[in-house]
Amino acid sequence: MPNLPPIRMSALFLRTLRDDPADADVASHRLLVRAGYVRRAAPGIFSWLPLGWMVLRNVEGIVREEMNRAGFQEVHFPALLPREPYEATGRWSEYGDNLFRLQDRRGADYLLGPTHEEMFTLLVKDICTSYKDLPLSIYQIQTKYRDEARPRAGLLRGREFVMKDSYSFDLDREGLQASYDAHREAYIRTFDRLGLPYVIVAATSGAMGGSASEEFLAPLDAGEDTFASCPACGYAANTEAVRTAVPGGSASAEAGGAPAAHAEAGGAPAAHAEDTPGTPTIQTLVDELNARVDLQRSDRPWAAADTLKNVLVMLIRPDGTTEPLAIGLPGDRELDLKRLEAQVAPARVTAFGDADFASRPRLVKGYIGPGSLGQARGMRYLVDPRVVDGSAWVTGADVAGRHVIGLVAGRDFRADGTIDAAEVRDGDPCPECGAGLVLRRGIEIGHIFQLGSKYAEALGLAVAGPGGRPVVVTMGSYGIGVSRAVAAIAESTLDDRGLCWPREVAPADVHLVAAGKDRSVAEFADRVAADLSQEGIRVLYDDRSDVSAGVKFKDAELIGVPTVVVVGKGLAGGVVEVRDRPSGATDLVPAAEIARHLVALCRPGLRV
RNA sequence: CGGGGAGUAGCGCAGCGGAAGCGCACCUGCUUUGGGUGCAGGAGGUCGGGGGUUCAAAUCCCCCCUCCCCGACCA
Repeated sequence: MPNLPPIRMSALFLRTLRDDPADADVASHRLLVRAGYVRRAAPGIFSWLPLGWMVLRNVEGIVREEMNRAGFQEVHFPALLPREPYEATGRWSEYGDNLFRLQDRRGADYLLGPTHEEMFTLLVKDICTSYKDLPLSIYQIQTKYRDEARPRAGLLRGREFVMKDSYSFDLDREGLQASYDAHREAYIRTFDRLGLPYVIVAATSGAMGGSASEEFLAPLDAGEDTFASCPACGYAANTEAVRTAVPGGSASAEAGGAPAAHAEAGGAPAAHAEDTPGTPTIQTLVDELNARVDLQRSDRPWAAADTLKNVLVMLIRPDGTTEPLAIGLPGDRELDLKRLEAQVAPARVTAFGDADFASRPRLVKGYIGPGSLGQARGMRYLVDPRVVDGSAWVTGADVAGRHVIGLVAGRDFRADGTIDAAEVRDGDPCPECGAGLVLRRGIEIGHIFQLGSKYAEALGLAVAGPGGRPVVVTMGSYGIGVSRAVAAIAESTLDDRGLCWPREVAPADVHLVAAGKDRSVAEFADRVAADLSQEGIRVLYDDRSDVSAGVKFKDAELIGVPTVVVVGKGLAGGVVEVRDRPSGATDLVPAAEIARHLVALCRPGLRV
């Protein structure tokens, strides 16, 4: 049995804080600093103290074990990388300001790796020449660098962070699917072991490129992602990837929101333009419609959802060129910029500026209608999927102070296509089953991508196929935010007294407190510490002689080791207290049996 | 990128033209010893950085950096 020396708090490089740090808003950040796990070194960059480093290494260890178990092989790349491979795939420019760039003494460009698709692809190209070398999955656990616009929430979004990234290499789509599934399984095992709650949601691939992708989100309010899930059928997707339920034959499919009463094309009256002075916004338009006796609907008042709002944006492609884009959506919906960016990636989106309007006099701000939009008029026009053929709308007449009423999609105008970029709202219909979606926040702890051949093609990765002819390799990439997982675990387990680690990731199995000045207490606690060490139990031993029992109890709760053992006033009666940190429940255990008792309690979490 | 708030001892904060302070933490001594003991003494500061105004700047002005919150399109 390995002998793990106890960590003696009298000598531990640690200082706990009584007050919350003022700059920490998120609970996990607050407590990780207060309990002496991490300290901020620079914006979004953290130093790890002994306790924090132990937790990080434990999480790493679990991730590594599960990757190895799945048959993936560990490698290690530099963080400091040359420019060329990233130039070849276009990401030197695509990554924009998020890339940390630097130069060597000769002026050659380097970068600090934000992720390593290029390097892995090139290494495999170097080593693998035949289809017999595939399939292959390799991974690393490594420090990544991204110059985030706004680092926040401590470890949750840093500029330097630890990530496990894997890459799979296969001959064909079926192979990729198998590798993808293997990673999915390995991730499920990993997050189960880490004690993290998670939801697997459909995701967009963003700047990474590729097709299918899913995210593992820990459903916690501190997260930055919003996802929708369906309580009826289990559909779950990041809001960026939620498919809009298309209004179909049944009116009930629209239960979630928009009025279903759009006219059917057949009997709809002809569209007519009306003067609607002073109605540049949806609200003023709806008010005007309802105020006008001659325009009133027979069935119900006009609603924002009856109007078609046309929003203009400017796309900026990675090469710097721009393209104006018009998006038509129901007036009660806002355009979700994140969803839009996910749809148009790798292009970025900026607002349509005054100069852009000035150069297109045909566009009347506040009264833009389909009549001035569309590919034929020099501006691509995409509409929300709710704008189905046959639906009638009130929309701009391209003249100041005028709107068209009863404009029917498919009959009176035609868009260049549809786009899923409107905001998703709680209660919107599920695209699979129509039930109301539930929106929640989540922390992205893992992300798996089917990349396809994007990187292999850009970097020339092909192997000889069974017939001798070269076959371009198809790839997947898979990430786990290791340092982020530390924060997510903290976030999901903490309580009002402090941190509360699951045993496998905790810095110790047992937090042993010697409470009281009596020499017998210290002697007995020393022996318990030694006995447990002998058994391979990890012990954090509060042997401080100059600290009161109350301080030790508070520190133990703050630090969050799962089992707290108190050797103190009970010792005279032959008992020691064993407290469960999460529940606070206390057992009195005969002193003579304490070591055996604790070994039995901790064995499941025992690790070399 | 925009708006708001903030940056003073390790942490939390006060001071806002005229000697840099308080609480916690730290050091010394005593006290206390099961829920952040009490008393006394002590150490610790380029007042975020730079520039300016002034006899005098933590304090007023300008620029920059950093942190927190909200926002980012709303036609």
